[in-house]
Order: sequence, then structure tokens, then C-alpha cells
Amino acid sequence: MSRSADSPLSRKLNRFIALNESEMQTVHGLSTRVISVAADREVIHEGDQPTDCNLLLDGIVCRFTTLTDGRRQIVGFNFPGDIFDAQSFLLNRMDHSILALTHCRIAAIAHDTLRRVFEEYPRIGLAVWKDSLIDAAIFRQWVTNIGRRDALARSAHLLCETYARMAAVGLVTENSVPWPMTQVELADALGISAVHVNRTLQQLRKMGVASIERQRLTIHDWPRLKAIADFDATYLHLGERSDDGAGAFDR
Amino acid sequence: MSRSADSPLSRKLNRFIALNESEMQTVHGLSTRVISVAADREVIHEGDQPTDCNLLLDGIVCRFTTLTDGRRQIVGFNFPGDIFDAQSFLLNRMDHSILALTHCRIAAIAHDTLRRVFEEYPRIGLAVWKDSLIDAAIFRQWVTNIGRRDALARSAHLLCETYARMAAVGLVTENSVPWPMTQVELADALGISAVHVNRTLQQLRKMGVASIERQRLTIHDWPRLKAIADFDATYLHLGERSDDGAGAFDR
DNA sequence: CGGTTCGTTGATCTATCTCAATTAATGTGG
DNA sequence: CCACATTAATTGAGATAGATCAACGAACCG
Repeated sequence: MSRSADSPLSRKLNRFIALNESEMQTVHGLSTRVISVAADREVIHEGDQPTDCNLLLDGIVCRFTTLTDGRRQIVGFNFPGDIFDAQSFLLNRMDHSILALTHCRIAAIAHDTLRRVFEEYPRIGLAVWKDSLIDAAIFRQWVTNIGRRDALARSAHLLCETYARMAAVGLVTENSVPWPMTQVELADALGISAVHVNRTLQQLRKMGVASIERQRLTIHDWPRLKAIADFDATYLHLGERSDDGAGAFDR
Repeated sequence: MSRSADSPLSRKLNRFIALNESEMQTVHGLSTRVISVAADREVIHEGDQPTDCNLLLDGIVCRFTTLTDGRRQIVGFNFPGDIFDAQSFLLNRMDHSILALTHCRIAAIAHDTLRRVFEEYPRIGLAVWKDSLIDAAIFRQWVTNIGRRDALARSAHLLCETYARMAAVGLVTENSVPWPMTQVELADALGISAVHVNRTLQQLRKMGVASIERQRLTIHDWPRLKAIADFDATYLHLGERSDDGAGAFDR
């Protein structure tokens, strides 16, 4: 049970609710069928009708849609502890694809299993629901970011968000985090061209704010980066337990 | 009980699962505390910590965030039957605001009430969860729309989506739907300037595809509009019942 | 160590923005 | 129900952030 406390999912759900012993065991038991996926492989393709949800144990994936003319928009990144296709539990058909950006370890959890677990442990169901609501909050921020910020602020905002989310799952080492995304991928995530991503990142580097090298993002001046990005982490809903007050998890 | 089948929420949930008699009654019972909100009034403000969820019975609202420099991004529109702040059930603090675009009738449902209902009728909980997942799917499309489409396609896409969603709740009359949004609001939703919205709408009008007048949007050539927008309604997950097969609602 | 992918640079082009003014529509008090 | 006030839509002209194209250098990979 000391192990179960350390699984990526239980650590995250523990941020939402204080899991008791048997809930902890149950959550840990979800990571049984583990598969390994190579970098640059598509895990799920738009149109698929999955019978499992996928919990990312290790690695980084991105979610994207492809337009009919072949252009691509990345709509989000996911990190260890994320059930990156939780939606497939209730929505029949995938409306976007999922790509592994690094080598990934993924736990496949059958919808049937989830259903049984949620029935027996409703608080786990609520915690996963809560996670999917945070997912949605992040999409909203992306809309704002892409719709209203110029290239510099927009890029800075993505760096902030990614850094904050990675920090929450313990991926920070001395102000730096893994950064497997290429500039083309950043372009597809930010809605700008790859050339302009390059120039924008150079600008951030020259300003001494943040830099990307050898697959790592290093933050040199967090307050300044936040200011450029107009970043406010509230929407990530990190560290707010719903059972601190009269939350929905109380019975 | 013939009345309950006609409430905006039960009609929507019925699209997801076949509600039985007692579920129908329960859902209908949620619309007890009805409040009336004038057009242009803020229903919820960013930072609020609501104790209720709000079900839109009648009217149209938009959800938006405000940047520190005062600019605004509208992240979504909501129509009758939508619980436009379902997230507040599990997330403590609102990360965006809600504005009534027309006069609205809204049912306030206490989180406590929802919790009890979901406990007693888990299928209702799953149906509401499913609705919030569709919400998220719509946000993802907005990211793609704003990130990768030019002003014409982007505007066309918003018209398509809005028309399709309004159609699903019975707001269509002879190829036209209510359209309370001003061009400034469209600009804030699309991430372009109001002047350019104007020119883009004129273009769609001159092409004989769609036009907006006297607070109504009329579609003149749906196939063409869809083609311009590259619109595919899959992501709206309209009319896919989860209990048609071995879905999550079966016990 | 050669090939492929990724990052970088410069030059040109364009979709969209901004500013500023005008007209049309809508709402309101008398 | 009209006159005025306010808000929304429209138009034109000039400015610009970012796109596109094309080439080159650097890094990584088998």
C-alpha cells in the first residue's frame, strides 16, 4: 500500500479527495493492463470507438484534430496521471486522435471495470469527473490563449501552463522540465507557424525568461514569464480538495 | 408527467438515456427554484464560489474570460437545456463569467440536491457527466476553429455549430434561429476584430450562404456553409444514446 | 559517418487589425 | 407616436503581426 500511494493516478485523485485505504487499493488496481507505446505512435485515432480508457503512467502525449486539408491542431498535452481519453467512457466515438510524444507507459482500463468501480466507490467516480472538468477548464484557457493573445504571450502562456502541470506531477528538476515537443508541434498547438514559434522562443530566450534546449524547458524568470503570459493558475484547480469544506464528496 | 417530458433538461438527458418514469419525475423536480435574468446581466462572475448549478430553461447565455488588459474572450454559448456551470458542482471557484445575452429563465439547483439525486439515480449523474464531456468536446473544436481556420471558415463554423445545437433543442423555424449576438460579441468569440466580423458576414451573405438580420440567423445553403466551415457535427454527439448497445448506462 | 529531422535565418507577402468616420437600427422620454 | 440618444452595423484607408517560401546549419540516429 505504500506503493499504491505512489501511483500517478492515486496521487492525483488524492489531490482531490483523501482516499481511504480501500479506495487507494482499488485505484492502484486499475493499472493492471499496462502497455508500452513508442514515441511518435498514434495511440488512438479519430473515429475510434474505444472500449477502454487510457491512464498515462509515464511519458507525454498530445491530443489533436486533423482538418480535411491535412492541417493539424493540437488541442492539449497530457502528463503522467492523466486519463487522457476519459471522455470515451461516455462518448461513443473519438472526435480527436492521440499521439505519443515520447515513449509512454499506459494502463488500459476497461469501461466495464470503471463502471463497476464507480458504482462501488462513488467518490472515485466524482474524482475522475472532477478531473475531466479540469480538462475542460484547460481547453477554455486554450481558446482564450489562442483567440486573444499575441504570439509572445501565447507561447509564454503555454510554457507556464505546461510547467505548472508538470510541477504538479513531480517532473521539475532545478527549474526545468522535460520538453519533447518540437517547434512544429508547438506551432500546431499555438495556432501559429513553426517559423514564428522559432522567433518567439528566441525572443523569450533573449529576454532571459525561459529557454528550451536538449529536450528540456528551463525557466529563468518565472515572475516575468507569468507577467508576459498573463498567467493565473486558478483554472488548473491544483491543490483544492473538495472535502476541505462542505464539498460534493462529503456524504 | 406529460409536462416533465417537455422540460428542456429531461429532453436533453433523454437523448442520452431512456429515462424511466421516476427518473423523469426527479429531473423535472430539479427546475423548482426558477429565477429570471434580464438581458446583458452577468449571471455569474469569475471568482465566484457558487453553491448551485444553473440550468438554462429559456434564453441564451455566453461564457467568457476577461484578460487583465480588459479584452474579452467568449469561450462558449449556451442554450435551453444546458447546465452551463455544471463544473461548479465539483470545482470550487469559477474560472470564467457568464452573461445573459437575452432575457433568461434559469433554474438554480443546489449542489446538495444534485448530490442526493446522483446518489439515488446514478444514471442521471452519468447523463449529466456525459453532457459535461460534450461541453469539453465543443471547447476542443473551438480551439481548432480559432487556431487553424481563417476568418471566413471560422465564422461559418460557428454558424454551423450554433445552428446545429439550436436545432437539437427545437429553436429552428424555417431555416432560421434566434441570433441575439452582436458583431462585437461574435468578434470576442471568434478571436477576430469586430470590423472583420462585419466583412466576413457580408461575404457569407453575398455568397448566398447565410445571413443575419433582425436578431435571426437564416441558413440559405446548408451544404455550402458546411463545406466552407469544414463542419462535421460528430463532436456534438447529438442523438447517440449510450444505452443503444453495451453502454455505460447499462447495469 | 551519411541521412533525416529539427532549428534558424532572410525576404517577401497578406490576412487581419486599427483608427476614424458614417449610416442604420433600436430604445426612450415627453 | 415623434425626436432624440444610444447602440450596432458599415465603410475606407493605412498599418502590422504573422504567414509563406526557400535556403542553410545543427543535431540526432542508425
